[in-house]
Amino acid sequence: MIFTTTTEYAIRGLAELAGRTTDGRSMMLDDLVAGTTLPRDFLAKVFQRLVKAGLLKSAKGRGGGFTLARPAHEITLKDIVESIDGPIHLDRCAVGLDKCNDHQPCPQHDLYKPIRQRLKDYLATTTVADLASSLKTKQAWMKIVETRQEEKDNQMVAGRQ
Amino acid sequence: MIFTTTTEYAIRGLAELAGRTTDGRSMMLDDLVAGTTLPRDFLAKVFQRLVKAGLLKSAKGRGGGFTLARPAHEITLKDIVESIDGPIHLDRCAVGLDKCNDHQPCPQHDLYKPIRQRLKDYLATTTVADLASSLKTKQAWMKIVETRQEEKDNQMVAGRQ
DNA sequence: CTATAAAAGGATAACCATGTCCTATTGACG
DNA sequence: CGTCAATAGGACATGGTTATCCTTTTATAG
Repeated sequence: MIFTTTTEYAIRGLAELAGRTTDGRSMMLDDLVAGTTLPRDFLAKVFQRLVKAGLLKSAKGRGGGFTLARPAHEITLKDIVESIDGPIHLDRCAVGLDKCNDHQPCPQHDLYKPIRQRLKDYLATTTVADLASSLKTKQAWMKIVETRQEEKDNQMVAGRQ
Repeated sequence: MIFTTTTEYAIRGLAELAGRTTDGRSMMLDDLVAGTTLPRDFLAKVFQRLVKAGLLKSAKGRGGGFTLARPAHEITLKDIVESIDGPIHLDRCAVGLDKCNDHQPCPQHDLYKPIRQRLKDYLATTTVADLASSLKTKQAWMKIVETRQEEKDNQMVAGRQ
């Protein structure tokens, strides 16, 4: 995996938030994690960080919750990763050779460069809106698979009788 | 960075070993780390793992040391990474959506696929022989830089007199 | 004003990666 | 056979990540 567990929670949490709310409506943590495998208390800490980083807004008290601080299509994976892990350090030599960078490259460094560039592009262009959309597609897909499985199960039972 | 510190040490250690020995000669740890920033004791543990994984052979006692278990061009980055971290789990959804793989993809999964494929190719095709070669190129390059810097320094001193 | 409901934040525990040191084992050499 | 020199392996320290729980703060509703 390319993300830490914490970053992954941040990504999934934001994707859920974007996918389940419309036009800047807020959502409580308890509702957000319902039906997911996201750990409520830990995600609370992660969301605190995202609030401080300016990706989320929060409201305390009755009727409170979290809202995206910007439109979903204006929050990139890069924004999320950097909010959690700090500046992305993909520029180091892939192989860990000392003092390798674009000014003092080694052959491995240059070989890895196109991969690194692609990854950077992916992080910079993929937004929370994309993730929410992917999440919905995925959920629809899973539903179809489940239904098919149930049909199969029913046939099995019917066949036995 | 895409590798853990431990994996990076493994990679650098093997690259040093390959670069400093010829035709299957063995080398002691103390010699291998001399002139590098590799941590001797920790690398010893890492090499133990590489021995068990079958990438290295070791010999105890007087005249002992480590040898590559196979020719350097037959040990890939993938071999090293998997020896340390276990099977590579690049196949998971980049964004951590549950149950995502090639059979149950989500849009993000497919978007990430070409990047993942490139990375896999890089890991599978880059060998310890390549790394050793890169290391030598890099060292030669550093030497030139140092020499130029010394020349500059000398001129500075001369200019002041 | 009070009760309630939400996030914020502090304390702490468990775990893993990293790092260090000491002893055990093994093999070569005299 | 005994000594020495190398890796193997055990024990332990440290620090960061992940996780959980409890208290505090803040806002709303009645």
